[in-house]
Amino acid sequence: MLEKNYTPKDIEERIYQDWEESGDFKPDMRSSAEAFSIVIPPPNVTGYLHMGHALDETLQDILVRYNRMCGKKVLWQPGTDHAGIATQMVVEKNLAKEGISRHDLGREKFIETVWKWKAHSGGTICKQLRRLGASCDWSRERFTMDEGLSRAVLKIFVSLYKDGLIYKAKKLVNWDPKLMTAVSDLEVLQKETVGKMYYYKYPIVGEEGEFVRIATTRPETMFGDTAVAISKDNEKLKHLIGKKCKLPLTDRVIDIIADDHADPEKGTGAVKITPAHDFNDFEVGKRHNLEMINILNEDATLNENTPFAGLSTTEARQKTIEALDKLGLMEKIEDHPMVIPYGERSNAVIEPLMTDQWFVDAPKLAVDAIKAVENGDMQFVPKNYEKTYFEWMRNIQPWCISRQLWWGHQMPIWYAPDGTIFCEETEEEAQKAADKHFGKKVELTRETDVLDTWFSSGLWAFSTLGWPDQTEYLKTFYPTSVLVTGFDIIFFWVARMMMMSMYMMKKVPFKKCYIHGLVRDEQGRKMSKSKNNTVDPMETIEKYGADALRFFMAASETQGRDVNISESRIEGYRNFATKLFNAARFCEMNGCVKADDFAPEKVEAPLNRWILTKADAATYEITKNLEAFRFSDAANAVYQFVWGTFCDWFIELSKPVFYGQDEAQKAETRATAAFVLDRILLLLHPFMPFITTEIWNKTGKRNVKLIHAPWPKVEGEKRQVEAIDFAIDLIAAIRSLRADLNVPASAKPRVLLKNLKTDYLKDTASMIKSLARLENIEILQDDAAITQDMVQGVFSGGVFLMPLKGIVDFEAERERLKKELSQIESRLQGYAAKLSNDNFVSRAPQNVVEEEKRRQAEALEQKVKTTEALKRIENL
RNA sequence: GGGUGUGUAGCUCAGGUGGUUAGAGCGCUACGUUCACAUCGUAGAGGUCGCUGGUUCGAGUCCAGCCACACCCACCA
Repeated sequence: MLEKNYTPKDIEERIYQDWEESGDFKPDMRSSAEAFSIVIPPPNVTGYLHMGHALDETLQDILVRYNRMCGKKVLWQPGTDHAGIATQMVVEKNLAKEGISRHDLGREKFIETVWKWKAHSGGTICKQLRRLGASCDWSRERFTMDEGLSRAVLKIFVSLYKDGLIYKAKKLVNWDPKLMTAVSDLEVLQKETVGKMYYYKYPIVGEEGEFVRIATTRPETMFGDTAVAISKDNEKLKHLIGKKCKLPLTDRVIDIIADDHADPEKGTGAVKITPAHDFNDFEVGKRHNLEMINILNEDATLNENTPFAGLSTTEARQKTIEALDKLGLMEKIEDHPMVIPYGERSNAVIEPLMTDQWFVDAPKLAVDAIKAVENGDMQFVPKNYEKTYFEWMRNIQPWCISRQLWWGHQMPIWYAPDGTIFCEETEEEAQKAADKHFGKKVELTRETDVLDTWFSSGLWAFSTLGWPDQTEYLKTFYPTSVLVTGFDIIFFWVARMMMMSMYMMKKVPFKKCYIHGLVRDEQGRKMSKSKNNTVDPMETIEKYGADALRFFMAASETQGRDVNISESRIEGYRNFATKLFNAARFCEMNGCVKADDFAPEKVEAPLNRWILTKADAATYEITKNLEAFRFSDAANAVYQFVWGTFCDWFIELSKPVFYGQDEAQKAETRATAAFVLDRILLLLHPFMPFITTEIWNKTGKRNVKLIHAPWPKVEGEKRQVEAIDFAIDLIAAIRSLRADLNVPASAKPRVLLKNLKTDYLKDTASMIKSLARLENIEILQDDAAITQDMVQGVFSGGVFLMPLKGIVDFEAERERLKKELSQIESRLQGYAAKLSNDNFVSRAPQNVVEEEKRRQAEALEQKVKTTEALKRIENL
């Protein structure tokens, strides 16, 4: 028995618990069925569910549940990410509240504290995923820092190192002075600002009064200048090439060199070269073998290579300008639009800094990763994202993987006292290798850097399945079937997974990659805490239920586009759930219980045959769209079938049957209703798993749980459905006419059908009478019976007449008919224009022409009828 | 500078291969206490499909140009 009211919260929590406790999310490993697998994009272990997750996980759960019902062996592999920088920052912030820094604690104690924090807050997001209904196999939950995954990290690191694909280099890297670590290119955000361009000059050595003029946005870096560059094509300035200039405020003299990096059109045409603090200058420096002078400390204050040691860059900039001005070398300062790099996590200004770092040879790894997409082993959905992927992969730079953090996978690198590097999976092995190398016992020290978080996430598709062990799960579920993620993560994660997997497994990590957009606010703006326009999915679920939120996500997901969150739409889908719930109650109250021996093909009543046909059409539509990842089309098809077809028409049309006397027909209709309701529960389950399960469990005995029930296969049989479509069209036409003429709801007029070409009325008269609120409906036997007060309406099956004397205002009816006539007239003009066009008639396909002629004939007929009707009531 | 998208009803958006009178939800208007549901029902109003050309018998759909807007990548001394 269903409850009187639909209360999502009670239903959803209870049902999820049952699924998880019963092991319903676990694949049946004994089955020989085809495998289907998804690895979850691991959320930050200490994070909270946001709408982006809600979208991502909903889509995955729909695919997982659909494929599970299709009988496949399904694994949805869950887990979380240690999120190096993000997590370390949170913990450091907490410590700061107590006035402690991580350095006070020391590395070991600090890491202990992070683990404690993880234990404390780490379960939240997984609980939230459960609340959403995600049917992951939680018994297999993994964490990027757990023992197994760490082993995978070590193994692949050593392998890459020994293959020469990981190397150490002193290079200019993006340095985050707040976090005091290197970060990758992807972790740097370029922000537009209006800065200043400073113009000043360096005196030429040996030529009194001669200068080379410089333009720069960062005058304080001049202490790191080791040359000035001018293009050899710069007619105005090329005479300076080869000369030397004095670097003011220092005792250094630097060369003026020829380099095409200096664009004659830009700035002054002469560029100060600071190889240790600018990526372009670094390249110039390499070309000309320039000295690289580092002028910054790790916290971005100036160092002792400058006169302003200890000052911040902004303070030093001011001092530098003042000092240059005093020397009479400043020329001017102009406003200048520019882009400044910021750390995506710390929001600190990123400084290019010369440091020792570790790199992955991404350009080499990209080769196979590109090939796998080119040859279709991995397909993006929608396809156009492969362009983004190729674009990036073909221009990929070495990937800086070392981070000067404490929270993360410490690199398996050991140094001998003389600096020789040993890379092994364990300290013992490294020691052994070192001892062998030196022929004696040496003391090793371990590299303190940890790996970029995305290094371990890059292994996620196979490390979670047990690799490096050749587990049953790895064999069964790798490569995974599809990865579902946002476009913002293609470079960070999708590309890295492709590279790591192709390198280690020689197979793609997933056969398809479904890319969705961002979740935005109702007006399409990006959600952010500062704009205060974020919507908390947990609050939404609390208010409307997880089913409503899920359905919203599915219905809004059109390939490639962003999703705008809309409370009114979510509310609408909650209403949809309520509607279904009440429809189920209607069935229940009318004794519609599932009959095991029900055979759809033996059904006789036109209404029942009709709804079965519609159910098959909907099944086909939904299945087709799910297979093609067309989530919104699938969701809309099920919505339309449930509300627009089953509730609005089938249930309404079944009422005269249930309230009537024909017991045989009642029995058949009950069985049909139960069958179709079951079909609805099956089709809707991937989208709304909770309410469908609740109804499934409480309406009749079942020999299978809904979550494992077989997805309906559509048979080809075409049933006769025209009689019901005829009735629906007629009912709608009568209702429309009644509304136009203000026929009171209580009035029960008669209806006469004219020129009826079919005998559909025999089966449908009682339902038409009931739904159109008529006293009677019959076929007009003789035109002589037409009275003046008969108002005429048209519908697809012909013409009907309704005597309305004393009920309506005939002036309104005359107006209506005139309007209708003019509409018919304009349609006729359209048809005539087309059909009199020789080009159309001769070139358009025959069936299109025929169809046009048919419509013309139909409209002509309507014109005649309508004119007659108007004439008839002319004087009333 | 390179790339990718978007512009359709008051709002948010659907409209795989060109072909009925361009759709949905919300909102709006009128009516409705029919015993599944007012978290509902019935009916309705509302659109020069960004602009201009082109291809075609036929263009929201294909092509070109333009105008807006969004995002991504690179760079700007």
